[in-house]
Amino acid sequence: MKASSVAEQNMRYWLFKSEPSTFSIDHLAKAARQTAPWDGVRNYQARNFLRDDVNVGDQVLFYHSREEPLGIFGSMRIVKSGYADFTAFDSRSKYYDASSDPDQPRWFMVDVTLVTKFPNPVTRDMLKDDEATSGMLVMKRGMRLSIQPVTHDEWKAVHRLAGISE
DNA sequence: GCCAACGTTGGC
DNA sequence: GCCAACGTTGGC
Repeated sequence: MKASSVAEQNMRYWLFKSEPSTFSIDHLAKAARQTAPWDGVRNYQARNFLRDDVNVGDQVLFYHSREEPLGIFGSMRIVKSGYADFTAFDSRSKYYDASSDPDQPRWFMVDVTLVTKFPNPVTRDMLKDDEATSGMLVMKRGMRLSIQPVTHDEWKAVHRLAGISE
């Protein structure tokens, strides 16, 4: 079995949320090599995903929260798996956490690279109106988790709604 | 800007 | 170990 097909078998799909005023898909598009660390996650369930489950090659939907229009603006790929979130050690960072010990880091991040910025965002309203996406975790009431697993069917449906083939 | 839902903290 | 108080998230 070829290594590439092993990777594909194990590849997972995710949705990462961000407030665009803090970090938007355009910030990522303008970053060097269109690659950036996904930092500042300070929730244990999301941390566990980043530390234990998100792997190089995994595909990620980029979701803008809080500011209209809400929705998915494109996709990313993981290029570096979980490592210590250095912003936790920086007292000038808004993500500083004095209780995170560099020798035993509490918070983790991954590196992402831009794959596609959708020609038009797949808005929350579109996700709500489509049978294949209305049940996504991100659509559930009270769901605040910023790192969420996505099924392959949901991944495909989002790309169909975006009007692009994967 | 409001506020429901949620996660975390800390007194007991 | 419970749970009230608090701070944050994020849709509306």
